[in-house]
Amino acid sequence: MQSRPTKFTIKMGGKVHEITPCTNQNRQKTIENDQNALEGPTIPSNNDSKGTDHIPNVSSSSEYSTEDDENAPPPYPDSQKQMVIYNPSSNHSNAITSIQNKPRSFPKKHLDPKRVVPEVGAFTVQCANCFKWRLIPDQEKYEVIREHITDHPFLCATTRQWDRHISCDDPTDIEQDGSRIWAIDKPNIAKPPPGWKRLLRLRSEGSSKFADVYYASPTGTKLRSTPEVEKYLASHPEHAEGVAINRFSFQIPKPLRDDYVKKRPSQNPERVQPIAWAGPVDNLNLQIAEPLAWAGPAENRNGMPEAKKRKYDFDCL
DNA sequence: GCCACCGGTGGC
DNA sequence: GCCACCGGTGGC
Repeated sequence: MQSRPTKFTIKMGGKVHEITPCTNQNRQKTIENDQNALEGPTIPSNNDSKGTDHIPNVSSSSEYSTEDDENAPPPYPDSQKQMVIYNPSSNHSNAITSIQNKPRSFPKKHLDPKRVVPEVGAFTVQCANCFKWRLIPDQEKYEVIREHITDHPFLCATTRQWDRHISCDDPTDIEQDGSRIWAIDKPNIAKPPPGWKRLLRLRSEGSSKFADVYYASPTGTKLRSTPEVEKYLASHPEHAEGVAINRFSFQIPKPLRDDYVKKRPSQNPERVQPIAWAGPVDNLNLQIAEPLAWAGPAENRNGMPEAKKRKYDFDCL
């Protein structure tokens, strides 16, 4: 039986709130301006029910028609498209995050100009009553909704909290067309403690992971795991008071397209190619193309050169 | 040297 | 297969 669709819609507005495009310098600037970014775009009132007209940076590209061809090529790589994260959770409460795939300079170490790092463009949650997607004006509101999504399902009427008078009779704010990339967010993630900020960094298509989560501490330190947070709190007791470790979650959204993330190559022992010879020394002449190396414990190397880590300068397919 | 981004892997 | 965690590395 198919799970019931999500009921919340949140939009992260025209400003990129947490992921800054292009350069590290810009990234830093964005972090500094996070608070301003959180103000988000102006959400249309009910006298203009076509909310999507007000979605900043939403691509109008119709290059891939979901109506005509469900097997159409995926909506990326296309630097003009957007990414949307949504959260159809199994417990009938689904938060959505919309992410735009805005043009952005690719990391130079990946010499592939087609490689684009997407950015969060909007948060969206589905109404529990009408199932329409509603854009949420800023990340903070989204985080509040997400935290309590199970106990307090989102309704169109919830938008009145931010003076957006909309009802289930109004058209959906955003469609799941081919112009965006959608990903499932995790429900009930606690809102970051005061002074902390939860950062979601999306990776480019074909990476081994979809995204990374960081927590920016009150002092600006970025922490990327629970042990790092614990260590920080231990060394900064002035910022640890009342901060429970269970309020930190490093769960990342899951892309709706399961081929966005590179699959881990299956291990087939029959096709493994030796890169080092670890046999008896008297068989050294069996080595042909690769320099001999010992991959075992150093104390057993018997004078053989130590195996070096292989360096890849190409993308694995 | 710092940091953003990425890959890899052990544990489940 | 997923996830938490962390090491590597190239650009700045």
